[in-house]
Amino acid sequence: MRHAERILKETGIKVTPQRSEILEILTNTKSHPGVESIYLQVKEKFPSVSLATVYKTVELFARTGIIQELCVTRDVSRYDARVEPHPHVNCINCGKVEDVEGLPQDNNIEHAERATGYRILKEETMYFGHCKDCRED
Amino acid sequence: MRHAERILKETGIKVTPQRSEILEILTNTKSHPGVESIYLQVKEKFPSVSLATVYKTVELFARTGIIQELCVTRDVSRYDARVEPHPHVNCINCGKVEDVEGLPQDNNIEHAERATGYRILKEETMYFGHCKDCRED
DNA sequence: TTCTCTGCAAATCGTTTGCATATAC
DNA sequence: GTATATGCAAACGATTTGCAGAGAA
Repeated sequence: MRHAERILKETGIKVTPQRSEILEILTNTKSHPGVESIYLQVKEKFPSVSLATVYKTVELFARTGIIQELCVTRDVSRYDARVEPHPHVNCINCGKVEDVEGLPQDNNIEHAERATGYRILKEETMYFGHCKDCRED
Repeated sequence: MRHAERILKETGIKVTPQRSEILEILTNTKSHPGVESIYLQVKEKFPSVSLATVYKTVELFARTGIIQELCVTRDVSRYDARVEPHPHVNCINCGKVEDVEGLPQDNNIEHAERATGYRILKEETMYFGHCKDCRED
């Protein structure tokens, strides 16, 4: 049984081939793909898959916490199967999203809770700039 | 001359009543409003203002750096006239966005640049949780 | 068998665009 | 006077929804 399938079972989500495939794709990439990109990849194995299914699936996965949704720009959401908190970088030229390795998300949640009165559940840090390929210096 | 008008002149942006009003609104609020909310407020003084003008204006302001765009959820962008880096909290129940006071944005830009090879221009940290009114504990 | 998921197409909604008119400088 | 901004309506594109048929348990 595939890794993804086991996670779905453990989470109590009904297993379907499309769901396994989507989770498998997200688990095996570091590219933080958006829905369109996931859709195109699923399509290679399941040519009749619909965009709506991909939308419903990533929404379900994000809601149950097995993936996280990253809000990068207003036009597209990106998804990440690495759910432990970690910062990201986004290239404002080519749109790429990558993990920042070796930089623990600074844990200021308690401080932020005290300062705001919120009950805080998660933190997300995004760095914006130009990637190696898009830098001009 | 109003505060907003002076900033527009200094930035080299042509001054119009709508632009002054929009910048004035953003300068005088801590609510990090979205376009729809700004539009409704401008409409009180300029009933014939159009949504398109508000969109064009906040895009211009963000591009020239006199305001910043916050990516909170996939559905709406929010705008902030406080442009120096500072973290935000978002209530995942009511959607409110607030500043986190007294918590300097931890400056890991150099580290992130080294770890990723990016030339980083800005950093944004968002905490997600439930605000005072939406907490249930 | 029963309940849920999938795929399709249409609907939605935030945002953008083209263009004629009005306005800032 | 000239270049640019406004307001309108139509276009766009990502996402959501409703529903009939298919598939998982």
